Amino acid sequence: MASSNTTRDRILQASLALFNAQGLAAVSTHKIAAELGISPGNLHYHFKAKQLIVEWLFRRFEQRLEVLDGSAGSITAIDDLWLALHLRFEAIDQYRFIYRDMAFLAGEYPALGQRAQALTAQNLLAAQALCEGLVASGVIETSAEQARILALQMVFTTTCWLSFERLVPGRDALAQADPGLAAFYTLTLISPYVSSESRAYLDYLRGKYLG
Amino acid sequence: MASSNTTRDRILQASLALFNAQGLAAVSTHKIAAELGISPGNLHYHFKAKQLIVEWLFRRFEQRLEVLDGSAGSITAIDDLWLALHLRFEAIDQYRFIYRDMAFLAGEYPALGQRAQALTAQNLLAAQALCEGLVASGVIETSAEQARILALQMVFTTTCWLSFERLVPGRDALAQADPGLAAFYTLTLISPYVSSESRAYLDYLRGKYLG
DNA sequence: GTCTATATGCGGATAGAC
DNA sequence: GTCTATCCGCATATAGAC
Repeated sequence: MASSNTTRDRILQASLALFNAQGLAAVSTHKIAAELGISPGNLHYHFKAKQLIVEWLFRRFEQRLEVLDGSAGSITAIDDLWLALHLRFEAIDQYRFIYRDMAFLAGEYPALGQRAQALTAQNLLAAQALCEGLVASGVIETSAEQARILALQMVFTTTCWLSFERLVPGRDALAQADPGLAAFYTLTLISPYVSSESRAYLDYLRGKYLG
Repeated sequence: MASSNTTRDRILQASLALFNAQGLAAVSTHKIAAELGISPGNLHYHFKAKQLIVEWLFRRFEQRLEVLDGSAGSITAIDDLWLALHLRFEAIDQYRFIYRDMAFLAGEYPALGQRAQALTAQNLLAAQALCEGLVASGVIETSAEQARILALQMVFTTTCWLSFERLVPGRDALAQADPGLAAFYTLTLISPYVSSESRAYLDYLRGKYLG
């Protein structure tokens, strides 16, 4: 599976945890090595540069999202959508340093900035297909133009919500995110357009997360 | 006025421009001094630490937003709202490094991270008052609960939109943002709830920004 | 594969002359 | 107020022994 217990893979795991906890900029290669109890020289044997560690983690993140984008076409009901959003927020949360530290990341590693743009483009296409599917299956009722705007808003929300949450007082910045709550907030975007037959599940969620 | 031509103020102006263009992390005090054609020692005479520069810029940003929050109560029509959003996006764009590099900023200067949370709390209160006012003046029709969610979505959008825009391919990352477009996207949040009397202005904007 | 030791450079910050 | 010169610490990256 993904996590063999090689030193190389332990480095990736520890780096991800530290990047998420302390920020990409604040975590040096020394810190990663110290966290694992290995020497900086040993770490350098496995990854010649910090950039390579970030690139591997970024690649894994891309693959996670690409899989989720691929299944966007098969969503034809609100509960399917809620589950899909939930899974997406979980993935983004596991690699939360990527979007949270995006400005720093793109500045330090321009190639990754480019790939982040490409990934967003792909997310947008998947979201548009998703919204068109929701219209086609009668879950929501909107114009084609409005559906495109909805897709953009959904990508915006999934991309930035977890970073914004840290700015809202009352949520501890260090506490882990609640993907369910995030998914609910994303669903409120389509709420005004949901057809009467599909409204029951939305009301159920509203009771769960606003109660 | 705000910008006397003292060296101290020129440092603040150049720092803001460089932070916006290259990112808070990538701009050293040496770079700022070089940009101005002064020595690092001279810069240190005016600001004993980089943190102090950032704090001054942050304070100016706070004041800009606080003024805008203060006038939120007097908004009772869609075109007022559009103007207010426009002004807010302009302010955020002028200090765009703050939200864009927020994760880095909060990590390096925890005190500013706290103040950013407090600022967000204030923005939320203002947005809630705004939405309540829109309901009271008949511009939108929603439940009180829905109005609170709308306020949260509006603060989320104004805070994060300009950072997200850089991820959307087709917009050059270096090109300056379009506050009008951003304001229009924010208005689409309340679009489903706008009463029939107030819809004309929304349709006008839709033609302008989607055409 | 893993270690110790080190080279190199940069950024923040300071001291003291002018 | 402004400069030159410098110290200190950290981070990346490397060299070479085990």
